[in-house]
Amino acid sequence: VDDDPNEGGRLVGRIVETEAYQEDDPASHSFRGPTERNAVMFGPAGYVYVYFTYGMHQCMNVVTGRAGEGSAVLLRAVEPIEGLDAMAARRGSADPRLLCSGPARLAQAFGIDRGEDGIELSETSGLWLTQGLPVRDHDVVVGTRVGIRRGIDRPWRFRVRGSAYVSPGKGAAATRREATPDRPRPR
DNA sequence: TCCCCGATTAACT
DNA sequence: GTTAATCGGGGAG
Repeated sequence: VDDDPNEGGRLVGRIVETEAYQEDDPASHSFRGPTERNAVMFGPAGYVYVYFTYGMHQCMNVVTGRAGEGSAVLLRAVEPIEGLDAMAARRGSADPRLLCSGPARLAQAFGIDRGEDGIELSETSGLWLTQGLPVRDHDVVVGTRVGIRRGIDRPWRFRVRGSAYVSPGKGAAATRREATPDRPRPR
C-alpha cells in the first residue's frame, strides 16, 4: 500500500459480514455483462474487485466464480485484530467498532482503493485470506442484502451471530441483539 | 454528450 | 429519521 501509517506492519481482521453477488442477479455490477469497471469480476476466483461509489467510497470484493462467470463476495464488515492504530489513522476514529464495520470503512481502514483492483489474493501481493476462528453454521445469520434497489429478496447476506463489528445497515442491531437473547425484543 | 443514480457514510434534527 | 457530500458508470439520445 502506498500510504502506509503502519510502516510495513500487518493489518489483520476477521471477516464477520459478507454479501454474495452473481451474474444472474439484478443487484450485481456483473448483471449487464462485462465492462471496463467490473472486468475483474469475470476473471478467475481469488482476485480482488474494488469499485468506487457515491463519489467517495471504495468497496472490496473477492471474486469467487470461474473465469467468465461474473460473481463475487462483498466484504461488508471485519473485526479488527491487528494494526488498529494504523486503521484508526486512516479512518480518523479510534473506536474499534467504527474502524471496519461497513464495506467502505473496512476498505479505508486497510488502505484499499481502485489501485488494488485486480490484484491476486496471496502473500506475494500482500493481501490474502487465511482460515480463522471457525464459525458454527448455527452462528451464521443469513439475511437479505442492504443498500441495493433490485434483487433485495435474495438471502445472500451473511454475518456472525452476536458480533459487535457488523455494519450498521438493516439488521445490525438485530445481530447484536442475538448476543443477548435475555433482553426482550422491542416492538 | 447528457443525465440520473448508486453494493455508503457521517452529520444533522 | 433525514439528508448532504461528491463523481464515475452506463444507459439514453
